[in-house]
Amino acid sequence: MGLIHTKSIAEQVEELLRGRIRDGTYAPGNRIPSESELSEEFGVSRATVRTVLAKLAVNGLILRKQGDGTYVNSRVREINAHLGNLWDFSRIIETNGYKPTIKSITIEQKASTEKEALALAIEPGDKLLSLTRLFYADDHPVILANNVVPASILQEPIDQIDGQLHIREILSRYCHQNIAFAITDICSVLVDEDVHNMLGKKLGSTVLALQVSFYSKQNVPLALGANYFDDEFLRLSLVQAWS
Amino acid sequence: MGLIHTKSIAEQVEELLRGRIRDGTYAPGNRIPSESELSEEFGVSRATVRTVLAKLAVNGLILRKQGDGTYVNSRVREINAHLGNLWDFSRIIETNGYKPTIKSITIEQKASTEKEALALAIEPGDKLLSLTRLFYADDHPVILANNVVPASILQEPIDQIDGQLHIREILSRYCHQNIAFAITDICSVLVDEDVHNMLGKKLGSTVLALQVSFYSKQNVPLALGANYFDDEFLRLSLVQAWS
DNA sequence: AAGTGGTCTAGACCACGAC
DNA sequence: TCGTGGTCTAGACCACTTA
Repeated sequence: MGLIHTKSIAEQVEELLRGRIRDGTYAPGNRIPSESELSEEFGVSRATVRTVLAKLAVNGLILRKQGDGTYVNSRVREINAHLGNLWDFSRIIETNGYKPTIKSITIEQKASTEKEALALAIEPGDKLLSLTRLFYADDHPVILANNVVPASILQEPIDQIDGQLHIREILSRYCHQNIAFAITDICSVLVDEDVHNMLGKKLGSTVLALQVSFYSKQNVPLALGANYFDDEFLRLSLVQAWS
Repeated sequence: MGLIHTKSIAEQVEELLRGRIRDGTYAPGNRIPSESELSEEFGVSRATVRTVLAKLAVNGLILRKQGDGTYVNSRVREINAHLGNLWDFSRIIETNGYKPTIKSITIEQKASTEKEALALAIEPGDKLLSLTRLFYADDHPVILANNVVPASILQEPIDQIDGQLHIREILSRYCHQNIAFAITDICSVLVDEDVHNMLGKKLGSTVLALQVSFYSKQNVPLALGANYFDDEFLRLSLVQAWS
């Protein structure tokens, strides 16, 4: 069943380079070997090296200077979320300097509200799988996360579900669906009763709400996320970089 | 002085394709011509077409399906911010369905605070150029934006500055500097006196604060932004797409 | 002048989906 | 089986920075 997916050459090169940046072989602010040197070292074409470097540049890890060379961004360590990692809360907690843990609060079936039905293109009242989880940063609750998935696409019994998994994994393992893209709405909201109870934030203070819709390649809505983020405790930062 | 920068073939192809998506020649949900057809039509190599399509895919405009074809994302119209694009408030207002206008409030010199000095790697008290602007959506004030730039990099007299320009343009025209990357912190904040006065939001309600640092390729901090965003009126939505 | 990244080409082969 | 996108190569030439 599980496909053996041999990693592409480009993916392997990317992992090598990311590793060298992470462990300081290529230190912040320093210049890394030229494209030709890298392509020779790895025994791949320069074009392949370039596709990898282009990706790292968009992620803000490296800065490329024509006629000069490629440098490791000296602010790598401050960078915690490129847009692509915006939904990986464990990583965000980690790069803020804490140890992330996930506590599964509820895994249950419920009927969809009108709003949810509209967003998921189903009928109001249709069954949903609802997952509620709490992310901790070193024993301090920081993110309250709820995800809902139409029960109709669920291929496994509900008690089989592992509450520690990323929604991407849940869709892939239990629904045989892959996320092609996601749209996130970012809002600021006042702390309500639920958030007060779970995150321990005072009523009247604020949190960030990240409302996410996940879609398949066929443009079918697969899942929704409603995430409340304690932005006093954790920094949510995005990097935007060019060429 | 202004360099004549002939656009690269890839950039021209990208503009053509973006145009066709925008004007509906390639309609949402429809399939677009294959890579070979496009490369033949434009008289460029397939590799060039592919670099452009890869960029559009990362931005969520198109969805690629191996063995099938490339489709326009049927939700293109909901998308207002992509990977690798700086916040463009006018565009966000536009895609929310309003006509954007910018009102320049103040353009002045001021002394830097300690916080600003730290972020800009200058001395506290050093002179800054400070721009405060208000973005309207159809005559409704929605974003209060402040930008500061060290006066030391300013190459033109302050009264020459066009208060309608994007910070990117201001840095490029008046400071001969280009932004290589930006780091944005996103927080939710309670409405204070200033925001209350400018955006007309009730005290005790919330707004989004987008705090941006802009850097050059040399990792030099070029400017700071502090933006207060009325997220009850405008939707801030981000797209992320995978391969 | 030498070396770097930036652009582009022409062509090969593979993996996958639809027919 | 055929056409699509996915991967990769080898090589050419350009634009730019640095010395």
